[in-house]
Amino acid sequence: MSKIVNETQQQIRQAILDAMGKAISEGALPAEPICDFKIEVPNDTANGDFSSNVAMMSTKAFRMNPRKIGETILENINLDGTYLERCEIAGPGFLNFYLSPSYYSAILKDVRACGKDYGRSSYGKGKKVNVEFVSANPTGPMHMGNARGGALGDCLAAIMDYAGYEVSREFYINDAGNQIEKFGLSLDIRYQQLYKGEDAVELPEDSYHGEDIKERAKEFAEIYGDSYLEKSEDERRKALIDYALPKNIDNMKATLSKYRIEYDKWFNESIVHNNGELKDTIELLKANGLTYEKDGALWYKNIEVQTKMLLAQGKTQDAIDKLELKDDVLIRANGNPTYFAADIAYHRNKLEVRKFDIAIDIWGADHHGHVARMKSALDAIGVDSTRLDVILMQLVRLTRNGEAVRMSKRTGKAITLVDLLEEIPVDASRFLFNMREAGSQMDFDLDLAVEQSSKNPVYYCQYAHARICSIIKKLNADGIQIRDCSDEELQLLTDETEKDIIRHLASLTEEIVDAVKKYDPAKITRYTIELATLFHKFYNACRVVCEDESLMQARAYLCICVRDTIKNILNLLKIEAPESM
RNA sequence: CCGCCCGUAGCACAGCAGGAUAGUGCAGCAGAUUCCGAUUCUGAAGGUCGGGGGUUCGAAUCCUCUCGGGCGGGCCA
Repeated sequence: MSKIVNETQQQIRQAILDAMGKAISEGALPAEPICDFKIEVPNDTANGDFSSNVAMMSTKAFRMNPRKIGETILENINLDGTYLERCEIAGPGFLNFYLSPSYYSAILKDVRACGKDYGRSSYGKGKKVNVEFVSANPTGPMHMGNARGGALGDCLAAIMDYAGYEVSREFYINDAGNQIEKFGLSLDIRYQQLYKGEDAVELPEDSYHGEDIKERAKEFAEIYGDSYLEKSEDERRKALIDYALPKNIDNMKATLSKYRIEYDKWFNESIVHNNGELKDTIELLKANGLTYEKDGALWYKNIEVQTKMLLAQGKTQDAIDKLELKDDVLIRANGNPTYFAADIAYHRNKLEVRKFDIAIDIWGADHHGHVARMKSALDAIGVDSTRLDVILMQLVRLTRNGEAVRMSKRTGKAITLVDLLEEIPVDASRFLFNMREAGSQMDFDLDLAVEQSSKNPVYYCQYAHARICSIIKKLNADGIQIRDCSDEELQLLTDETEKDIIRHLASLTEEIVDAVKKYDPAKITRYTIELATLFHKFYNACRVVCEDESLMQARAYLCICVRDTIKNILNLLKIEAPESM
């Protein structure tokens, strides 16, 4: 919370407590313990700048009606020396507090004093957090879900950094296991088809049918010719994978970089396969007696562990039975570990080996079935599963000309992230994909998204910024020296539109913390739109250039606060804040 | 069948550790520029918060049942 806002809330709380204490000692209120109460910002400023529900909360303890309690507090309250001007009682018994002019000037001074750091806080207390997002399969191109996940993850990481966490962005590369074999097989067949014709060798239904596979095979053929047709299948597939996989990964890096996403760490799944951590993890499960063998495979006792967790959460055995929990395979009958096994080892690596305090994964909602068993497995190896938070993101549905566009990696006809970035400016993509909370389904209208018009909220925000820059330029051009302002001068900003802006500026820090708590960067894009709206309203209601020199300076001061805040937030989200457009 | 997510104005969405008259944008209607950027602003209109029950001073918000949409329940990832 901003320093000033925090101070103000504490002043209110203290004033209420003092008033109640006084009333109790004078016998106006019964000598009962004072119960917990809230201080919040009402939706409608007609109900004050801050309000408290203390009177309603106290009805039971005091056995008095809330209105009477409120009046008693009001009679005893003293607001001298605070940022509050007055207090009123309203409705069922709300105590509504009104800010004094000193509050408004203090907020503006604080915005300027903090500069680029305005909005930062130490809420996260320097905790190490790992945000893993996108983590697309390197076997094919990235799709629109990755576009949303990328914008969401990167911006979440950014606001967490702002809220005082030590953030690391991570991409998990699935470079091992089944899908890599399938990748090799698909490449192999495309390669053979180049020489033998499409009908000679058939591509199985469940392999990768994308155009990119054909391309990689073709590129490979351009380098090595048909020489690998002679070689063994294993050797040929390995060579194809060794060529195509790094190429795909490089492409992903380049594309994400264009999307302004830079990872701190690209983590290869193969690492835990090769460095013994996967084996250690399985040994740990074995040692804890949570595995068994069946049908030649090694199984994890998910039912047992998860039942224990659910019972601890207060679920009944009946309810748990209805879930029809299942055990999961760790090592297949063919000796290969499953994705699940590797994933346990990977999360153990994040939380135990690399000692992150919190791991956040952003997954498509279609993976939600994986969450419970992942957490159960972490508990099973002695890692507190509450340190893992999974954000399930509803998949994006594309529409074009009002019709849904299918996005399947298999058909090879999906609109890729590369396509998207060619069509839509990065600023707009990053902003638009952060307009909705992760959990809500999202229709992405390609026609509208491609449209570079004022309908696009990002332009609306950027325009507000450019407009302010233009005003400042105009003042300078007129030979007006913008200077610092005294508190008294800033207190000339009494228009409702001016006060609205200042109150909104005051809420930034809390807004960011709230967005972090809810893992919802969309709150910040909405905050920015609101700030731009409030500025445009002010612009239409008040003129910066005016007769009163002090008022003009105060308004210029306000403009600079808004300009800098918009720029800070946009830059935080890695979106440009142009000075003209 | 079981589970998770979603259902708020014509459309897209906020609001959800209970609070005051349910908000914002777009579309549509009526207006505003001799003046700092009209990519802007002002106003009116638009609602059984999917539906029924419950909890209480108070429910869009919590519980329960129900209806509709999305997704999942692989020795796939």
